[in-house]
Amino acid sequence: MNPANSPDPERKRQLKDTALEWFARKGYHNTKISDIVRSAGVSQGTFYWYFESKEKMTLELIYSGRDKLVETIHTGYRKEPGTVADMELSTRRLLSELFRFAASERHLMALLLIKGQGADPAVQEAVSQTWQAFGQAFRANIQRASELGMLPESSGVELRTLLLTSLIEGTISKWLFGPEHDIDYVPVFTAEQMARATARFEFYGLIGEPGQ
Amino acid sequence: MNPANSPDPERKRQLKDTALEWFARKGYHNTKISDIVRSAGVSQGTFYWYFESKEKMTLELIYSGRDKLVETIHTGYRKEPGTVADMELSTRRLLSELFRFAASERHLMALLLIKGQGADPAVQEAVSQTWQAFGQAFRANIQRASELGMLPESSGVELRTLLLTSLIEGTISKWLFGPEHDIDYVPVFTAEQMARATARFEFYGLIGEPGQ
DNA sequence: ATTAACTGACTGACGAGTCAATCGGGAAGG
DNA sequence: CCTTCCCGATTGACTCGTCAGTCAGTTAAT
Repeated sequence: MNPANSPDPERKRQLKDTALEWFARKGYHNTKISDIVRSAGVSQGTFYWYFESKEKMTLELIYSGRDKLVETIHTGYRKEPGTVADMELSTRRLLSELFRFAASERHLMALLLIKGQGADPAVQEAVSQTWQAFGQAFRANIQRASELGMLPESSGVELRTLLLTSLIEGTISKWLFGPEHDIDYVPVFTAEQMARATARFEFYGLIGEPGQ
Repeated sequence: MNPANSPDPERKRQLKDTALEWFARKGYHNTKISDIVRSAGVSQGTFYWYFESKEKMTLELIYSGRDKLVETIHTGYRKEPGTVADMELSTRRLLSELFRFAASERHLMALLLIKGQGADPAVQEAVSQTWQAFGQAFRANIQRASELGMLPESSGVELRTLLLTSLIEGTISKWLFGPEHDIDYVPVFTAEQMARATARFEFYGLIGEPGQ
């Protein structure tokens, strides 16, 4: 019945994509295997031919998502000591990369940011690990800037990292999904607008820098 | 068996408190009624004498929590037009209030910030509503400051509110529960330290204001 | 005697995971 | 070219544990 005799990994990808959408929409526990396979147009047995269990499949989903996320951050990174303005520009580039990635993977982001909690312990753990990896990347950046004497001494690296990652995670979440975490919410700002505003806020706060 | 003949609402409160702790620890779906009643030292039937269902009880929990949260914000509010420095001070007071409230209600905050997602739709909805009410309060503040011409025009009220509430929600979450959402995490900063650092970041960003 | 408060064994639904049976296409053999 | 066999892929009805919710009965205070 298949026009091209579909080999194998295509089906697997399809099941994963379908599952990710259901998870993003309904959450992990509220998504049944029967939902996934019905959407994908296969039988329940097929799911278990491709995956050992619901949990294992979800872990695959999260691990590959984490890798893509971390890779995006590292891609967006350019170390340029320079001035504060340089740092802001550099950060804006990174954030732009990040926001665009998030928009292109909104189901993944929904799972990681919102719906991953309340799942099985192993899944929760994987989600936590992902955000730790995320925080790591930003801590390194702040550490460097701090050592170069570009930031005042008023608060430590830990505290700054906490503030910064809070800002970024929350911003992605609210930008993509709106105040009520609606998966069908349509963002009102572009990734570039968000990157610019967020970088500006990160460095200068609500007041903004005097010039410009 | 009870030393003082407990009337009624004491037991109810006890069940709610026990449930809240379980929810904060394990999440909604991973907490069984049997867990709650075992911890509380009563039988399963008793639970259903006090509450109509697991979901209804959780809604009670969240609604009363939302009310307390919103009340805390309004208590902390003092409208003082004045200068930017006045605004920062005012914000610091509000945040101080808020952080102290969060610390005193960490189980509630865990449910609202982390574990509430992935629960039944009605529970999710209640959690969302809570954060909308939260955002509302801050939007009003920014609106006022904006109209008084205290903030530059660089970004709109919506965007600023998004950035600010992201910062605050995330900060509370990471401060109370650490990077991996550990309910037993012990905060390393005091509420006052957090309020000061957060208010400072809110107004001046990572760079900090020139003076001080 | 009445009733609020409580008990705990039971039920019924639900949903993850299983498994014996089937399908289809390609290689082997005649 | 047809038949046979094999095996990866697929099916869906079934099992089986789990857990929210029930209920007939007990306790103790007024």
